[in-house]
Amino acid sequence: MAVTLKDVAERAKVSRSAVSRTFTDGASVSEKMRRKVEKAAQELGYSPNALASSLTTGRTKLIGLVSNNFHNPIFLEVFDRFTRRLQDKGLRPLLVNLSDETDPENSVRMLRQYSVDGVVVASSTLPTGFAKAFRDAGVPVVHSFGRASSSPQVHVVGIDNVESGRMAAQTLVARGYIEVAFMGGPQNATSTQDRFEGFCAEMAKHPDLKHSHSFADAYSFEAGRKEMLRLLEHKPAQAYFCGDDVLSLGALSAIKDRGLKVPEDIGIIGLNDMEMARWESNSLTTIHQPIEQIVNSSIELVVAMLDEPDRYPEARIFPCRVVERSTLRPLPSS
Amino acid sequence: MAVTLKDVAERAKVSRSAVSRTFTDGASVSEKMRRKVEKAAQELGYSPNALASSLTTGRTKLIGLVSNNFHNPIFLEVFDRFTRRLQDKGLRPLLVNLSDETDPENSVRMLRQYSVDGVVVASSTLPTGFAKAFRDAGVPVVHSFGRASSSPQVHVVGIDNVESGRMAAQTLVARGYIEVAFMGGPQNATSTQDRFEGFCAEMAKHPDLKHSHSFADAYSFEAGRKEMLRLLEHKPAQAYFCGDDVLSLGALSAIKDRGLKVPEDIGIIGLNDMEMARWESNSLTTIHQPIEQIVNSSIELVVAMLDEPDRYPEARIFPCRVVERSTLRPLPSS
DNA sequence: CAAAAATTTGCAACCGGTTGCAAAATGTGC
DNA sequence: GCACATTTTGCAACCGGTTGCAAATTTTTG
Repeated sequence: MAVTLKDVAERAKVSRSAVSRTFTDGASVSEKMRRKVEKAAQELGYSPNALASSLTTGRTKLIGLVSNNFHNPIFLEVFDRFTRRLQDKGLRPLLVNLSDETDPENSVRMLRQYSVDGVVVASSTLPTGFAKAFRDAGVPVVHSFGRASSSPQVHVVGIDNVESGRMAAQTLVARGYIEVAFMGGPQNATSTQDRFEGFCAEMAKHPDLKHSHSFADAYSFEAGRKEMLRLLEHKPAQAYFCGDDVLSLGALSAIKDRGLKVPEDIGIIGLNDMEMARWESNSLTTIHQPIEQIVNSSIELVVAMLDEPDRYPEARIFPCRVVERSTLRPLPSS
Repeated sequence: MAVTLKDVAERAKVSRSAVSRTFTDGASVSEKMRRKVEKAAQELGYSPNALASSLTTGRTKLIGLVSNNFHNPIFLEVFDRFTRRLQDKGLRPLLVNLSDETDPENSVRMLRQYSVDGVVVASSTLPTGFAKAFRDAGVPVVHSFGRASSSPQVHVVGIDNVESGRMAAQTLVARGYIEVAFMGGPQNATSTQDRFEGFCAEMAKHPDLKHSHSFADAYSFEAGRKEMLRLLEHKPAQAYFCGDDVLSLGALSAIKDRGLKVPEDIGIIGLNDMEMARWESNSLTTIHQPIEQIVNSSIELVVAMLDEPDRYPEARIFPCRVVERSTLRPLPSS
């Protein structure tokens, strides 16, 4: 069925090497030869088999894209960015869905079988050790949206979650809220832990203010709604820092159902700044996470590792910023 | 770096074929041999190179997943389902993002270079001819969410969009709306055209009722909002069938901004029944599209084509159903 | 227990490419 | 035009596996 190198060589009456060389840039081929080969290739509709060549070159241009966040809308943006950027660089994403049951060991094995050149683990909820399994298997790996660390074991690209928790607290304090709260995502996610830590650290500077905390079961609308409904049964705080935007939307839904007004009765600040936060019906005040930079930088890093496999693990941390919308009361004009 | 067949063969002191056979099911190997080989493989940490073997077997177990819908949240659900299901069948999704600029020819070539076993084109907005390019290149292809046709050129799995348009119209009529309208997605999408056709066909049966139509620029929140804001400047209809759920949410946002009530002042029915439609803050009445069946059936079909490449093109159409929520007035109790 | 049948094993060629090396072709200087 | 340097080309081995075939081994049968 498929046209091979050999077919082209025969038709052009040249050696197989000659054909191979015309399709390899940087190889030594005369103009005359190149034209002859290209003509034959054209006529036969030949295009080289990337996998066969990977066998000798050791490069497949396949990048494993591993994630477990197939229910958080922000990840559609993440996948969009990753796939586009990889394509631009001539790389192909091999997608791995790690949702619930799937065994990590398994994906490592599988991605090795397909000899991916590198792996990007895109998740804020996977344990830090997960990406390490790839590194241990000798596969270049970058953990995107992973935990910032001053001595990372693998390359990490993302935000400083501690800092973002601090930023959220500062934002609430600056707006004059007296009783604030942290409503986190799943408690075992490092992102939740770090945001909580930062939040507490900042609040510790304001002993006169009250703060409390609780956790939702997942980074999801339903979980956020459920948790906020629970909170509203007792005396709620004046403002909440929710674990992420989708949790915030769930919380908002609960608040409005109870007939309360945002931001008058309760304030909300989220994290991520996903497209939906911008929708006029939500208009969520949130902390912007620079997805584009994170994605681009992750890819840059994994590409760099191809040439330099033992590159010293590095943490690339991008700053966040507060995006003012309509779910927090304005700054006192003072 | 990597452990190869040869290494295992040497360590186990057997031929390379023997090793190959222990890792190929259905091959003739004695228990004794298998144990010897497996022991050596274990010790060396060997796992076979899937791409090398694809060279001789002609199967890569790679499936191209091609889409251009990286901004519609429903597609996160679609990707989730596709990746899980493919993984369950031992197949790997190679994701291709066709957003805007990317040239279709290009992706065909690329997917051929990676010798994918088959391709799933998941999109309701791509032209019918797109998937054909794969078929013409001899690659098994299924167009998911494609246009239903009684004489399809490639395998199509999806819903009957004409019928769903009809169903929407019926639903509106049954609820006693006198002036109804179709607010479609992009006019060049086949799904839009077909839904419109069905809508009109049904309305033609009710010459006493008024109906009108218009189109949004994209299947997106912003486009739906913009179009509805425009419609609200003149006298709007009593109820709208919006092209899909995300358009509906945009429309709802516009309606509420204008201080109108849903469903009292204006009714909305969407299409897709994405997770977000279920969110209490939206509670969108919509037509459920059976994503799970469509995905599973698409994969089933593409797998079937592996063994039977010239299988006669088939259209698999799944029925939709209306999901009652809160954006249409109730049925008259009559 | 020997002969026939069935099973297991290894050899060697092949899948579709790449690449080091030496031979052939082309270009340069005098 | 000749000797030498440079570029282009083909040969053949290799990448990591699979597989048809025949030889070797084991099992069955009389």
